[in-house]
Amino acid sequence: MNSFKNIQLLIVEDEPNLADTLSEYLESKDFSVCLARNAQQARSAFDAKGFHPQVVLMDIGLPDGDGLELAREFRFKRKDFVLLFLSAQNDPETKYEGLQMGAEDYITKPFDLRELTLRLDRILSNRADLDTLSEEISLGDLKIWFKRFELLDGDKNIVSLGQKEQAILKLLYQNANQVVSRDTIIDEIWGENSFPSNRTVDNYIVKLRKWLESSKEDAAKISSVRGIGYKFEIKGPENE
Amino acid sequence: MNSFKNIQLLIVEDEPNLADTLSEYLESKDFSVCLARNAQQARSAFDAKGFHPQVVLMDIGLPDGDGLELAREFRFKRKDFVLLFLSAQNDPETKYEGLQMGAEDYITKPFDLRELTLRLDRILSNRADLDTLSEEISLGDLKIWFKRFELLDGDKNIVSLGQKEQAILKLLYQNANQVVSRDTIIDEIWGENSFPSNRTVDNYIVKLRKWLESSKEDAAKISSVRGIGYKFEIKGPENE
DNA sequence: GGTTTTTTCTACATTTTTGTGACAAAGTCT
DNA sequence: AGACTTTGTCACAAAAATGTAGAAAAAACC
Repeated sequence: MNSFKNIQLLIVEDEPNLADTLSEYLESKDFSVCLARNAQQARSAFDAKGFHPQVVLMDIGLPDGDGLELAREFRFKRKDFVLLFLSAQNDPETKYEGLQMGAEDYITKPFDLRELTLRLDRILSNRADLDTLSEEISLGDLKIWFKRFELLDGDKNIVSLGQKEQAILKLLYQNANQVVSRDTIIDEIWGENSFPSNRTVDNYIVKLRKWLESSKEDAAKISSVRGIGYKFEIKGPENE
Repeated sequence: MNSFKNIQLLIVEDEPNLADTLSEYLESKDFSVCLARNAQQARSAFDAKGFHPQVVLMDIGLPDGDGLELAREFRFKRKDFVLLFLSAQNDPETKYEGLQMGAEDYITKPFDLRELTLRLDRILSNRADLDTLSEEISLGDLKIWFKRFELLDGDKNIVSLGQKEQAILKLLYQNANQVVSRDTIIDEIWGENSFPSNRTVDNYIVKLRKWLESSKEDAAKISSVRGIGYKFEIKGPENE
């Protein structure tokens, strides 16, 4: 079984009993838990500085709003969290909607706490990326610290990364040695509803390249694949 | 949504109605489906030559055995498949047991077919390894990486593939050892509304051939079928 | 309010892919 | 063999995608 240490988890659940049980239980499993008892609280918790949940457990029936809507709202702001619905509503439509918006699971109440853990465990082990990125990443003489929004380039300069720069670099890194399409980049970083000019992405690539190319060891580079997008090429154990 | 082409799926389900609906539905989603109506059939299907399911949908209550047990048996033989339980039994113990043995999901009957698809889709996209096309494809001394838009030719050169080159190669590969008509190629790659000159396709074939022909082992070649189109001939276990 | 940083856009240069048509080669048929 | 059809190949033109720089706009920070 995984250790869930350092994984931040947001529970949105109004039923006091379940909320307490859940949060106690998950804390005992070493999650770092934040509990919101309504949509309002959930929103501020989600936006709070210093808290950046990787997992959100969302109840659908909230006193002051609809969990589905709230989840959509969160997804719009960020994509890098795992979403699970917990709900007493068992009708196919709701389930379908929930799963379609990208939830990893939809658990019908009442459920067994152990079942929840197993499901969480499975999900998190399939998505190892969620916590790997927290540490220091070395690529030859380059280093990246996603947590600090910083990067050490080949000339030993510490560069601080802007939000977007970081987001793009991360996306590319997560798909290292694979081609990531422009559309994917835009969808993931800007959201499916914005349409920044095409050159915008290129500009960020230029910036990233400048830093990467200073590497004396050619540790990493971004190559373009015409008509599709970009490929972050790194050596090392990832390759096979 | 993913294309499930080439993914083999074993359904173990005794209830005739559901079994038929399921297998029809999943076939329509491009899975390659095998249906077993009891434990006996399931066993022989699982062991059969030429069938190597990547996904098993297992009913728990079978007329001649216990689905949980059967799944355990399968897991013991092989680990490289995704297991999903479908069951009318909703008691926590069974669910817990099922999930603990490594099932990716446990779906309680009755369920919505669309829900099943969404869940399958999610699981499969998290487990890219199951998708044959995402890995490295070896044809003798040639290698193809569709995800990287690259190919290793017989002279150990890494060739990067253009958009169309890759699209055509992929189409041919997916229909290996079958004739693919020119029209099919044009429809699939260019869309049914464009009408590039016939020479256009040829040109791409020329390029592809150059790379393939460098193979010392004649691992793959594109032969033309006069009046119809092309055939991608490869050796190996894929043939049948 | 002013300053800095980040983000986005525009315009233009550059590169690569893609499509075409002429002609050679090969295959098919009588 | 000769007439006809289909395919292979090549060089070149057209179209599309990308690289780059610099300025405008927006946001964040004092």
